[in-house]
This record gives sequence, C-alpha cells and structure tokens, in this order.
Amino acid sequence: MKIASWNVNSLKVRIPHLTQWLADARPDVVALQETKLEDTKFPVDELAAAGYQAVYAGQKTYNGVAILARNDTGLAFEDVVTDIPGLDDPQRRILAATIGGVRVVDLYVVNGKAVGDEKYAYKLHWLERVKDFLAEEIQRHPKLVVLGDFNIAPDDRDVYDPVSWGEEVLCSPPERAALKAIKELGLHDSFRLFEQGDGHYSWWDYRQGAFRRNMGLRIDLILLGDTLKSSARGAAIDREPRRWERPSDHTPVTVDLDID
DNA sequence: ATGGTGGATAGTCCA
Repeated sequence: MKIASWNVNSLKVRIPHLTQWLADARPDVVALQETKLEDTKFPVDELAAAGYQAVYAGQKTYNGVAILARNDTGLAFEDVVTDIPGLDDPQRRILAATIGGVRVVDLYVVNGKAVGDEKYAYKLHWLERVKDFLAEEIQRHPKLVVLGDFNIAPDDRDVYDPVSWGEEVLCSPPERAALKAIKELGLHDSFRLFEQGDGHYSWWDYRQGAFRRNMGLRIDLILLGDTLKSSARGAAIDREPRRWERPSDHTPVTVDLDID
C-alpha cells in the first residue's frame, strides 16, 4: 500500500496537478490539505474519472482536508471523523478514516504566524488536543498512520538555514516539543527510517526563487505506528510536481507499506 | 527595502 500526503494549496487550482500525479505515482491512499473548498464544491467527478473516491471536510477560502483512496483497491472509508473531540473548532483541519484496516489521520496543523502571536498559542493548544485524540486512536487502531502538513520542521536537518531560522515559527522549541510528544505516543517519522541526511524538503516559499535554490523545510510528514513501521519498505519526497507550471508550494511525500 | 509570491476574494487575510 502506497500512502501519500500533499498540501495542494487550493484543490480548485491544483486539480490538473493532482490528477497528473495520481496517474504517475499511483498511490493507494492520498491525504490532502488546504483544499480551500466547501464540500458542495469538492471535485468528486474529476477524481472519480481519475479512479479515486474521496472523503472530505472543507470550508470556503481556508483550510480543508480530504482523503482519497484508489477505487480498484475495492476499499471503503469507515469510521470517518472530522472533529477533534473536546475542541470546538470551525477550522477544517482534521479528517480520520479507516481504509482496509489502516487508520488514516490527516492533519493540517495550524501555521501559527509567529512565535507569541495568538495564532501561535492556538497552534500549541490545537496540538495538545490532537495528541490526546491520537493517544486514543493508537489504542483503538494498531495500524495507525498520521500524516499531513505539520507546519513544524522536526529538527535542524529539516531546515535549509537553521541558523537564520533560529527559533522562529515552524522551528521553535515548543512546537518541536509538541511534535515530539506526539511521536512519543509511538509514532515514527517514516522518512527518517530511510534517510538521515539534510537537504530533503517538502515545502519551499514561492518567493525569491526558494525552490530553485533548495531553500526549503521538511514540514510534511507521514508518521507510522509500531505495526506499520515494521511494514515500511520505503519513504520519499517527490519533488517533481514542485517543478510544474503554477505549482503548490508543497510537494507530495510518500511511504510504501508491505501490506495487502 | 519591514519587501518578496501566490490563493481567495474583492480590501485584505493567510501562508
């Protein structure tokens, strides 16, 4: 089973990119973030034509998450969750579904704007509530994958210039501690099971030719529970769609699991 | 240079 995560930064704009990439990469499951679409406007037909079914939790203009599953796997979505228990939040940032016995939790983590901003405080609070939710999910579902745009670079290897980034938002110690606490539930960064080096990024700012100069961050993650960690056969960042015309500022990340 | 690029939307907000 090949699982992917991609922040598309507007699914309306990126439908051609997504369908091209689905045809090229043939993932079984794809978690999307920043769809920026109300559910009534979700491109169900275009994705069905591409061979994928979807569940989605969207809103106008901002946020929005979706999970796609390839139709020819014959798998259905079960136990769909669109809200964090105990967090009354109109922002559509979480979507969980079970597909073929694998529990998939798609996250679009709060950006936080800047350390000290009220959005930063909301980010840390949101991550606390997510951790509590995941603590329950990991008990309920041994085959757990938690993936998405975490808006946190796990450590300095994941940052193109850690000195200038310093302790700014996306790199600050409290954010990294919140991610570490989530990992300590028993979730493993799939990319780091296979690659220890620096210079591997999943997001590059649109400005100042950041992609061309590889000035990026690795903030899109696929975390695997212990059971799925044992099944992992590879993990990758596919930089190709970032080179295309009118790209998302994020590129897809993938993991290959030796199951089914 | 307090900028810069891009999306949604229609004067800004968000990333």
